[in-house]
Amino acid sequence: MTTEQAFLQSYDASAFPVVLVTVDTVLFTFHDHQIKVLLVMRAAHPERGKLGLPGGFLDQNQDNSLQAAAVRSVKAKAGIEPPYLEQIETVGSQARDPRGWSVSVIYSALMPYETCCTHIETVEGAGWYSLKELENLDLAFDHRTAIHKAFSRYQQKALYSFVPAYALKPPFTITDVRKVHEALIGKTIQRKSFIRRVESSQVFIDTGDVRTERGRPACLYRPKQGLETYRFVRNIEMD
Amino acid sequence: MTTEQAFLQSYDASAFPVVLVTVDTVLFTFHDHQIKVLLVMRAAHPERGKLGLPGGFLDQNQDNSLQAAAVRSVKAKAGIEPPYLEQIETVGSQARDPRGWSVSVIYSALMPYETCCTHIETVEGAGWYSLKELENLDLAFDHRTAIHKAFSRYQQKALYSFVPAYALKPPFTITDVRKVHEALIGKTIQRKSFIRRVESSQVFIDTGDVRTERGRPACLYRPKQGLETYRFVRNIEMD
DNA sequence: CTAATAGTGTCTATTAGACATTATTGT
DNA sequence: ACAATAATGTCTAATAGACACTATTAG
Repeated sequence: MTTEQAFLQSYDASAFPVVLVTVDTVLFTFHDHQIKVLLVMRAAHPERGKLGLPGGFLDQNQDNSLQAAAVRSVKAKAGIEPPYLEQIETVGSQARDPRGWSVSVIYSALMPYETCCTHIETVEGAGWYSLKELENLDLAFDHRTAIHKAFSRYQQKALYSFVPAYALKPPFTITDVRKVHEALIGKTIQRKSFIRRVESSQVFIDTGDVRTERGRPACLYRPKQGLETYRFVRNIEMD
Repeated sequence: MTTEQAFLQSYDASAFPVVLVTVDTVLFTFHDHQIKVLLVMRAAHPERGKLGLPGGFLDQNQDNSLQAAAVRSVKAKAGIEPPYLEQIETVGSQARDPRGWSVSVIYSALMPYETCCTHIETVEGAGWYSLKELENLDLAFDHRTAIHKAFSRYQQKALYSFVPAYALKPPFTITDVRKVHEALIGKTIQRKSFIRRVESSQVFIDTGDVRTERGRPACLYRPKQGLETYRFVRNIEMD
């Protein structure tokens, strides 16, 4: 029987087999009527030259948390600072990385295209790809699976929340938000129904400004605090 | 420029700082009108003597996946084989374990009390604790947080699915299922409304048998394949 | 004016909640 | 008969979807 202190002094973590811990991030945006995902060209082995998610190894010296690691690696690989992150899932197996038993924590976020398109252009091989284009691409590791998992998470959220509005740069119109929802769930939504949801939710503030493109000017809104926790009392129906 | 093969041959994973990877499981059941969680007494340092979640280190020799590690460690620590598992979240930081940077993948499941109560009794210090009891207990690491996270996940699921039925041993009555939902969301649900949900969902099979306790006999049901993916068209309302 | 898009009015079908009523058992 | 619980009948309020209608801009 040893004390906890004695136990910890004699504890040698390096005696354990190494598990590689990586953090990968699926960043989505909405541009050109489509949901797009951010991919970067892998500069180093393994899977060098393939497109993959921005991410990398956990750095014990720099990262105080998994989320911090995700933010750091996205910034390093794509020059972007994600506005928020949510965890999607963690995958791990002997087989998924040739370097050994590997665990990858997948994060995801939606972000406005405008706030990042210029940064992206400065990073070699980084870019936004629509999910359609993505089908014909050979992605690194199991990143395609991760993307699909993250996408279906947001697809679900589009049915019961206004979280998809995070893909837009405020201020935006109700139609803008509706278009993002439509792109996610793959069907059109009645304008009137959508407006009713916006009004009863009270998670958007009418800025008082309008934006005119073609036709009648549209009211501009900003998201309120609490948008991410709001849930529709009745979901959008998916037949 | 090296080839991928040459890169992998010279790659030494053990040169990286070790990250401790553990898998912890939050098992819930329904007994005595309450939701209860399975805790085990920690036999080794650190946090020795405290109650905590069944779990343990990933074992690269035994575990082919994270979920396999969860199943194995629950079996080892509590003598129970969980019927299924779903991932709740992954936590990781420098601070949460005194042995070093540690990552813990949290799994959770609901299971029938009947199929496990006898096994539990044979394991020293393992037992089911109601969430009420749990408030006054000192739990290991950040396990209390993990339990609350898993609980609120199932609380949400109780509002939009029949997943809580997994806490019951088939065959069960509609009232049994309703009681589990009520325990999770903390309010009573109209019997008629609940029965309507059951009927329209078509995820339960009427066995034709009945069970009599006090009063009119109740029809017995079994879950169908697909119960876990079914979603209510309209959620149970939480005021 | 017309085309285009934003926003409203309003009808209808659906359905959750509420609660009364009937059904079936044990004592 | 009575208590207890299961199951059904039915009314009502809320609301999503549908779609017609009005409003406001550009050209």
